[in-house]
Amino acid sequence: MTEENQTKSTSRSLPIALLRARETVMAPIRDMLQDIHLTEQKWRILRVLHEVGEVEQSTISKEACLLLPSLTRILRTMEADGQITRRQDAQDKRRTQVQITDAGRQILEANLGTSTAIYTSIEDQMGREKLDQLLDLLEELQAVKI
Amino acid sequence: MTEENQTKSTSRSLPIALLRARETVMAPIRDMLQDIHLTEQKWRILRVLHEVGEVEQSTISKEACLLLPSLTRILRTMEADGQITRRQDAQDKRRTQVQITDAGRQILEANLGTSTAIYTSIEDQMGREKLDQLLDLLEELQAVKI
DNA sequence: TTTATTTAGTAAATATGTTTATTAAATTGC
DNA sequence: GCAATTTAATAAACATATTTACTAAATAAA
Repeated sequence: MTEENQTKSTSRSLPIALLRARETVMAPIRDMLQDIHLTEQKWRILRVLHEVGEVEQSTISKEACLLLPSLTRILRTMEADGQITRRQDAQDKRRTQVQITDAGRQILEANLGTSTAIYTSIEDQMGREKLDQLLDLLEELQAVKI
Repeated sequence: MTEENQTKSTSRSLPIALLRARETVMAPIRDMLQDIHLTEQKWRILRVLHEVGEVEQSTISKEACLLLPSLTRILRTMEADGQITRRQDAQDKRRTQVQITDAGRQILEANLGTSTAIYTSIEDQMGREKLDQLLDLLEELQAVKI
């Protein structure tokens, strides 16, 4: 016992556990996204835009967990690809309002089924209660002030 | 109700919830790491090496959730900075055995206290039971086959 | 007002992420 | 024993992440 490692095992390290769990869930979703030539980040952006409607970039940044500099570049290509539109806010000219296009919505809706199926598969294996419990705990963790 | 959005709210999307929760936990750790000029990835590598001793790169890749090509580059700079050593495996010459150095261990040990304090702060706010429950659920999720 | 500060977004530089291809060594099948 | 396959690691190319710096617009302070 004298040589015992005093560090918390990485499997009980919260950041690493969150990362590993996410890798498990994302692996099949990444497969799906690769088929439709969409990155994980662009998928998150489409989902957020679909959910909240027209919003400024800072809001997307918070909701999709992307820093603004990354978002600037990604939105530039998404606009060129016709998945989103951008317009300057009339009231506050610093702001840029972003909206999903019909084409963007089509991509999203064409693939939500696959996304749901993956979730259902996880639900089948872990059980709905545990999964709900996990989501509750994650929401609670997000709200913690450190 | 006719215009209701049928998509699962992103706050109940498992991948996004995992990402947001991780951002919450990582924010203060990133502050700590910035002070010691260490990236999040290098910190994970040091923790894994400290935990498992001398290992080959593929193992680090799995444990620290880093793809091998990223790992190759990161270990190159960590070796140059004297935080790790690498040597070819005598039995299997394809393998590279990696080990943490005393300097690497010092960096780790000098900062584990801060890392622990952050964890304790989360524990205080969420409660130990809930946090243990969360870690259990995350471990279970990692084991799911999709 | 005029200045100082804050906020939204972009630019640039460097590090890492991700995919595909490649090399070298080990293993398998025959 | 040898060809085919698999495995460990690296290389290269491009996308994203992260930090710092910057611009322009809005707001606060004086």
